[in-house]
Formats: sequence, structure tokens, C-alpha cells
Amino acid sequence: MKSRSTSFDIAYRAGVSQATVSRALRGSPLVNEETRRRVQAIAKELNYTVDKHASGLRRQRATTLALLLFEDPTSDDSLINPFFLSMLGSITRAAARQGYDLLVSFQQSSDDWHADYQDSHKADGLILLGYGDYLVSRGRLERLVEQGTHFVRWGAVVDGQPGVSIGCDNRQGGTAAGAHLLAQGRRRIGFLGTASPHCPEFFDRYAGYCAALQAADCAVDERLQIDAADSTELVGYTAMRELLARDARIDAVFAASDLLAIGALRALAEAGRRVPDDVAVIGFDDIPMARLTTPPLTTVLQDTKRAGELLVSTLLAQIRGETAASCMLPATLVIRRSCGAAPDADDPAPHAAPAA
Amino acid sequence: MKSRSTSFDIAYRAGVSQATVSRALRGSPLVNEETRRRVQAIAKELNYTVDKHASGLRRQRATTLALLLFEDPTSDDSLINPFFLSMLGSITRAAARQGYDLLVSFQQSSDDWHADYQDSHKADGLILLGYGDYLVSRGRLERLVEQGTHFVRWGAVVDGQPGVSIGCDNRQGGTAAGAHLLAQGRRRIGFLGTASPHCPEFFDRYAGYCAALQAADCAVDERLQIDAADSTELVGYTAMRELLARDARIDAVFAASDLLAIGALRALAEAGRRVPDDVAVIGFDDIPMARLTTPPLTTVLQDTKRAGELLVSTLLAQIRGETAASCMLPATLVIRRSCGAAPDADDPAPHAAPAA
DNA sequence: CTGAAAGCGCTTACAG
DNA sequence: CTGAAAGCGCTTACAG
Repeated sequence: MKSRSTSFDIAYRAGVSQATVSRALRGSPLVNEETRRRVQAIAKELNYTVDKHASGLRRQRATTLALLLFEDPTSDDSLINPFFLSMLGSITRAAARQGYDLLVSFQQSSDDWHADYQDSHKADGLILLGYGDYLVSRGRLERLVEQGTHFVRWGAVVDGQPGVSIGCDNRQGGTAAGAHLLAQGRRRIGFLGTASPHCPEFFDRYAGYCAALQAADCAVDERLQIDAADSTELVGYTAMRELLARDARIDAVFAASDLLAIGALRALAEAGRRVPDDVAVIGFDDIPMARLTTPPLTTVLQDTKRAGELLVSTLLAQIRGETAASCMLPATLVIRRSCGAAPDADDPAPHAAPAA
Repeated sequence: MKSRSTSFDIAYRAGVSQATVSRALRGSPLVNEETRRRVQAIAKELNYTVDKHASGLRRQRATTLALLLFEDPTSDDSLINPFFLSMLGSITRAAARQGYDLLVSFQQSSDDWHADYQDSHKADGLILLGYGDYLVSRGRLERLVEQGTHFVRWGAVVDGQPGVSIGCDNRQGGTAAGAHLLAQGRRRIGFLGTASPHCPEFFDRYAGYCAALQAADCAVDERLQIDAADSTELVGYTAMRELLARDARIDAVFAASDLLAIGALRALAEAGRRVPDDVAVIGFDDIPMARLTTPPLTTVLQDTKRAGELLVSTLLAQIRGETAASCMLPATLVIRRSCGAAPDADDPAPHAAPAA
């Protein structure tokens, strides 16, 4: 284990000054091509890498992004919503492509998460991920803006909200789900998910669902909306039981997330309701598990790959001092068997193969 | 957005030298209690945080760990094995508890992942996660050892392997699964998973399964072992079809991972075999999805919480210069319905509730 | 195109 | 218990 080499070692071997080594390696145009090549060759030979601390201290930037993932305090450690995990993969890759490292941290909503990643130069900016009560977190977001912290948030794009948000078009997704159920001839369609400013994402999905019903001259029955703020299977199960208790003649359910829908499927099976024959079910997110339920779950896909790229590029723009704007991504209905329509042939073969 | 304050600002306000501020904040015993309190109060008031680059440069350490997650090149972006995601959560939390930041990076096996996190002071050590051909990655591990890189790997604990590994007792887990199937009266028990030094984890699980059969005077039929190196639902589906083709009288299957088992369940359903009546199924890992399959999947649990803690504490010991040893965690059979035995009452209620 | 020099913000021997 | 000073390894005006 030999000690690491510095830019002085390279300079000595290349017969140039240390400053020239630095320039050559950072790609400065002020350097002679032949000199640059020589320096690069020696650097490679010595396995040299720029010291992140020295470079960061001098340049006053970390070339690192921090991803803060908020967990439901209710869910146990291992039950992170798979949707966020898919986002995490996409964000990591997008950051890496831009030459940024990614620091990951799981937070409780109660934590002091305005904690200064940026002031301590741990990261140049923050990506915020995770549901939680919007009205509670809003104050924190405002504080971040005041402090001049660079951040982007995944979530509902709400008018007048502090900072920049990237989200999918929840309203449009909700409309697509509602319209599709109506097209299957369903009329008594329940909604599982809290519909209030506390959960703006779910609220928008609900608004879209209402719009679809109204467009079809189908009255919205508020009693068919069941509160469910946390995206867990158990909450979905409980909400579905409540819905059945309120109205046994329900013929469809739109759940505000796949995890909720999976819980609903279990409650329906227990109640002896066949899916989709008796009750059609649609979820939201398109987590990998959605293909594996019985029957496979029709759902609204959020494009996590594009979402991750957009979160990262928006944050980097902000860090560069450009003005970054909030933005919505389209949501796409993915038809499987749980809604009673013929599955789309586009669904990848291995998973779409009939399960029975 | 005011500029961040430095230790000099604090020193000035506290009427002490900058050196004293540094000592007070780092908890040096050389500092007067009253002085320390004053300094701390001012630091808090000014929202001061130590600059990570300056501190890291001076101390020659990053107080950061890097998690390298290797993906199956075959699986698409969003289909990261949920087992690893659960590990990720546990590792992040364990690192945070020890005051370390965690850098996360997804790697292709083909990448240059010996890339110098440590030399560049991005991280003080590496945690390696992910299946892959062990014989291929072995060379890389040896290189890491030569370079004096601090690292811990999650995986099989193999004699004479380079570096330190933490894993679960795969052999014992395999034995538990095999013995349990035998206790249910099953005799023609297939195994899905590559059984070779290329996949030491699966190999150990297979060895445990063989040991259980032999202990029950049940001959091991090599034709009932089907290769499956990547943990994906599709690979499990294909392997199960192959197994049925080889021997239609199979009455049980032990799959080397839950994802493989889930694919096997689908192949069995398609073939008209009832689970567990005709064929009992056991998986390995206990991913969250295992509770939600039809029927719920009996599996061998790997304790990801303890695993994460152990990975982090072992790596930190190594960084401190202590000699760290490889170590195995126990594996626990979790009985659900797919194996044909009465489910354990200990399984958390919401998920254990009868699904039909 | 290149070099000498300052300085980023800390930590820690060294001296008192 | 405290302070003055050196130095971690870079980047970048400044001067040539």
C-alpha cells in the first residue's frame, strides 16, 4: 500500500510545474496539447486521482448531490416504497452521467433535514423525495428557499409552492384511469387516497378522476372516496374494507398508488369479490410488483427514468445559477388484467403472458 | 443568501482563537467547559457547520462510505432486486448512526469499479453489493486488497477469498428449507439456481439442500437442479418450465431466491399445478413481495437490518486499522402457505391474514 | 503557453 | 487551558 501521489509527483516526472499539471488534467485550453498528453499519460501510470477535498475546498463546490428520502414513519425499515427505489436508481445514474457523486440519506419527516448539506459543502444541492404531509413540509421548503439552498423536489406541482418541483401529471393520470373504467362500463367507482391539500399528489389524482366522471355525466359520490395518506399495503387493505362497508355495490376502484391497490386486491379476495369480474381495479405508479399480482394490475405509469434525469438536470441548472422551473411529466395508463380490458400487447412478453 | 460563516467568525465573536473554536467543536478535552459552551452557542446561532472539504483535507479522511451496487446487466433499470434495496436502506441508516455519509453508485460488472474512491478521498471505504460471477469479480477483489483499499463485500463467505465478506449462512438456510419440505412429506424436490463456484451463494444453498436430503436418506437427483444465475422473475419462470419438462412428477421446489420463486409460481400456475397441493415452493431472501404472492411464499429470511449494521461496523473497524474478519449471519425459515405447512402465527398480522 | 504564489477553511503539533 | 503557525492538495488570478 504505497501512499497516494499528488499533482507535485506528476509535475516532477513530467518536468512541468504543478500548476500546469492541474490545468492539463482539468482540460484547460491554455495548455499545449503535447504537454497535456504527457501529463495525462503520467497521471494514468501513477494511478493519480484529484483529491476531492483539496479540489472542493479551492473551488468551493462538492460535485456531489444529496438525495434525501423521506420515509413513512409508519412503515417498517424494509418496506420502502418500491417506486422510490426505482427513482433512486434513475437519479443515481443520471447524476453519475453528469459527473456528480450522489449522497443518499433516509430521513424521518421529524428530522432536522434542512441540516446544512450545502453549507458544509457535503453537496451542492438537494433532491427531495417522498410523500409526507405537504402542509407540514411546506415551512421547511420555505426555509430552504430563504437560505438559498439549491433543491428540487419530486411531487405535485402546486401553484405558489416554494422552490422547484418535478412531478408527473397526476390529474391527467387520474382522468385516464377514471375514463378507462367508465369505458369498461363501470359506474360505481371508488377512490382510495386522501383528497386534500395535505396530499397534493393524491388530491390531483382524485381531481382527475372526478373530471373523468363528470365528463361522462356520472355523478361524483363523495362517500366513495376513502382517506389513505400513507402508501402501504395495509392502509390499502383497510381502506378497501371501509369502501365495501360503505357501498357493497361498488364495481370498480381507483387506488392512488400501487401499494394501496395491492392491499385493496387482498381485501377484495377476502370479501369474495372477483377481480375484474365483480370489481375492476386500477393503481398508480407501475412498480415492478404490479405485474405480479393476481390478476396483474392495471396502473398509471410514472416514467422514473425521465423523472430522475429531469430532477438532476433541473438541479444542476439551478446550481449553475440559471432559473429552473417546475415541470410535469406525462402519466401513461398501462392496461393489464385487473381492470377487465384486454391487456395491451405492448406489455413486455414475459410478464404479460397469461398467468392462468 | 448570506455567505456561510467560518470558524474565524465564531472565534471573533467568542473572543477566542480560531484554534480554540475548532477544538471546542470537535469535543477536545483540552478546552474549558465554559469556553466550549460559549463557542457552541455562537456556532449554533450562526448556523455554522464545519466545512467538509477543509476538515477532510486536513484530517485525510472523508467520513464517507461508498456503496457500490452491481446490477445484473440483463435486468432493466427499474428491476433492481428488492433484496438489495432493503440492504441499501439498512446500510444507509447504519452509516448515518456512525456519523458517516453514504455515497451510492450503481455499477455494471464491466465498469472500472476499482476506480479510486479511496485515493481521491471520496470515501474511506467501500461496501460491495450484488451478485455477479464470483470467479470474474475475484480478480478485482484481489486488486483491491493489493491496493490496500478498505472494503467489505456482501456475499458468500468462501475460504481463501480476497478481503472480508459478510453473508448469511446459506448452507444452513438451504438445509432448513430442504428439511422442511421433507417434513411435509415431499420427496421429489427440485432446486432452481446455479450450483457452481461462479455463484457461491447459490452453491451453498444447494449444498445445504443436498445435506438435508442425505440426512433423510433421500437420494439427490442431479437432474432436478436447474441452472439459474441471475435473480429475476423471468429466469425463474424459464427454469421452472425446464424442471417440469425434466420431471413432471416433481412435488416441491426450492428456489435460490424469491425472485426466482416468483417466476416459478407463474410457471406452475400456467402448467396447471396447484401450489402447495401439487407442488410446494420455498424461496430465499424474504423480500416484501414474498408476502403478496398467491399463495404467500415460504422463504428463508436474511436479516438485512443486522447485515447492514455488520457491514458498516466491520468496514469501520478495518478503516480504524483493526483486523476485521468475515462473518456469517443466521438464516431463518419463514413459513407461509406456499410450502403446504400451517403458517407461523408470528408472521405479522396484516400480511399473514388469510388471502382467500 | 507556463510558472510562482496566494489562499480555500480547517486540524494539530508546538510553545507557552 | 489557549494561541500562533504550519500545512493538507489543489485552482486560479497574475505576471511573464
